[in-house]
Amino acid sequence: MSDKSGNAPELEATDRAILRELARDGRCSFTDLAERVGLSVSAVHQRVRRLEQRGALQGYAARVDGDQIGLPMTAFISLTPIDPAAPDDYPQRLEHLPQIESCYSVAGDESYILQVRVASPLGLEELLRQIREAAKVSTRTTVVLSTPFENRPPAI
Amino acid sequence: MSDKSGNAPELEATDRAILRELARDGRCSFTDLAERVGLSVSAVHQRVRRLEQRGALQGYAARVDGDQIGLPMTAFISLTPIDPAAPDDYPQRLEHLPQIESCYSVAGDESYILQVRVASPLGLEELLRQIREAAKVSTRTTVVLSTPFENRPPAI
DNA sequence: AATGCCTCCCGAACGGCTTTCGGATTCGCT
DNA sequence: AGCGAATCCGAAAGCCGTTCGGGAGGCATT
Repeated sequence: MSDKSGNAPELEATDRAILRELARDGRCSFTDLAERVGLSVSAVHQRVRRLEQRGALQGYAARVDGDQIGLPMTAFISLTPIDPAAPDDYPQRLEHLPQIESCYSVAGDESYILQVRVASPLGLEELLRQIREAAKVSTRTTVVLSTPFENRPPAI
Repeated sequence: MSDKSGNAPELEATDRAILRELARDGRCSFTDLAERVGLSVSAVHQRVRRLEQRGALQGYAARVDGDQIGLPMTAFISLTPIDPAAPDDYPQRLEHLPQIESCYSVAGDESYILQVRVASPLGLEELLRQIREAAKVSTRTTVVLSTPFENRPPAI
């Protein structure tokens, strides 16, 4: 155990370098990866496997252009429970809606913020109806006009 | 040209299947991919290359656990320009800050919404200072308490 | 109807890559 | 000193990525 804090599972420099590279290029080959972090291929392979089963590497995804798959519209939807005494199971009530990409529980006036992706204003209207019905919440929607940049790799 | 609308570049069913699989598993091998979409390896390879240079496939990224890389805190920051007459170059003024993962231009009271990732409340405070200084904006911050789900693959 | 062009598909082949294994090294602990 | 755990490396086997040539189908022109 090299963890000083005893709470947050810290990571070593080499592991961080691996995560940095894979966050930038998720399809990077093990051979390239090994070269970039200065290790043998088999050592890198072993570390990646460990990072995966440790949960530090949660998966790999292609970034696809929303416009080209017919989902050009993005919005943020803030949720406020109608019945403050209702049990807080909103994520479970909403996860079946595939238009909802992300769900965050937040501090502030509202309880949750959803990030959604739809085909059109009509699609957004229909989604709002489904959200209100499924979760018994009132909603406040902020429509995204453009996305200067998105999902940049974190500075590891 | 199979595009009926003449504006939005629509995609074919096979290409959509490829994008769906790669959005779910960005490191999927071409062999597996070919099997899943019912094509030969070389045909899939050709289509993926075309999707990449067409911009439908914008890249590949590993999803990493923010907690384990020392960035356990997420927040949304809404921006309002201080000088309404100032030129709108906020994204360029902010892109050098690596803590900012995403930047959205939005409709509504505020002009932009940023999604950021920091190590601690002190890190957030310092980032807010940098944002206000770099972009001459006032900020409103919503701290994320937990993330029930995030960045789910879209329903293609 | 035939020709040529374009697009898309496939199979083969080569080189590179992934994955696993055994063994060497280091480090910490008894 | 001796032992165990962790980590590294190199080698080997098989699988995979990448490219190439060629064939099938659609479409327009002749």
